[in-house]
Amino acid sequence: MAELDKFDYRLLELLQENSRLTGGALAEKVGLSSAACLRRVQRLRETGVIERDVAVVSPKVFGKRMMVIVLLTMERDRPDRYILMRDAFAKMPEVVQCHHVTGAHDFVLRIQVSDMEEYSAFVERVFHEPYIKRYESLAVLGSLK
Amino acid sequence: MAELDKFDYRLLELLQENSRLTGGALAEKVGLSSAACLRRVQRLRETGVIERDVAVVSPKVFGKRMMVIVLLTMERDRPDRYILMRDAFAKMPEVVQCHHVTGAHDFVLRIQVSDMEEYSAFVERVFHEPYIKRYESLAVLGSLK
DNA sequence: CATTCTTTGCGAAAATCTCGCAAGGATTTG
DNA sequence: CAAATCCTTGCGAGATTTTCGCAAAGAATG
Repeated sequence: MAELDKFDYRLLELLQENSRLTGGALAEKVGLSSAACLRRVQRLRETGVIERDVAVVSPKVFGKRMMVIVLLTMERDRPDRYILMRDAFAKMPEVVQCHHVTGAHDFVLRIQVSDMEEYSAFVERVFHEPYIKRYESLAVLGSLK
Repeated sequence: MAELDKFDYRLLELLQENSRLTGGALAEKVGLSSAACLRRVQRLRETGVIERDVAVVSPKVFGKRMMVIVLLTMERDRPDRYILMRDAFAKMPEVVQCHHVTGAHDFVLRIQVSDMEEYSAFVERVFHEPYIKRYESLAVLGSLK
């Protein structure tokens, strides 16, 4: 994609907040015509600047009321495990986010479950493996964004 | 909101993946008419089951290529600081996520910046405060989801 | 089994998006 | 510096999508 100008940035900013804004609403806020806005947004999507559009569903409704952040440390002797782990995490519905990080830990996971029982079972199933050296669970009390 | 049935769950599932599916496309996938699907989706939005719709913008294109996870520990003598901190974080564009957690740390932040220089400046500005006892920065090498 | 409440599909009307076109700027080229 | 080229704009028509009223089909209630 070519360069993005200030109009594009403004559009991205707005759509990141609310992707359902209509061409008219965008036009009003950025100072272009509706058609121009929509054309630009279309282009942003085609070129991959906007990767996708998603609905944010309240976790409560889904019954997943408990969130835990896990700091995971693996044994250092098997670096190939990293990719396997990553792929395994990708498939687990409880894992809503997975970051491979530098430093004392290897992964930071964000886990979403119904209750402590479910979390407990998850830990048992996933973390009690020989190549996992240590894991630290941080229960989330509240979140922003 | 009343109870959600299997149609609602299916719709949520689909819209979480792609919120731009049209009524017709939804209809085809869930086996209801276009109007029925749209009515249900409308209701899911009104009742807050769908909290919002957002465009996912490629961080690279946005020039925010660096992601850092920060484990933050505050001094224990001022619990009221928590709320202030939280609100402060909410306003910072670098902070894309903020979780208040139990355990040794108080907050887990996800920070998105352009480069090390910007991160460095952010740390200087935000974390070098007397009520912040310790912070640990984990640079993100790669992520899922 | 009648009543009431809810949800459906249909179809018309409203809103929104897409696209071709001519015009206005910006950039390049000679 | 002007001509040529390229890019983006606003407009407006046409296509697509969403909203909404309505009658009917299902469920739930008593």
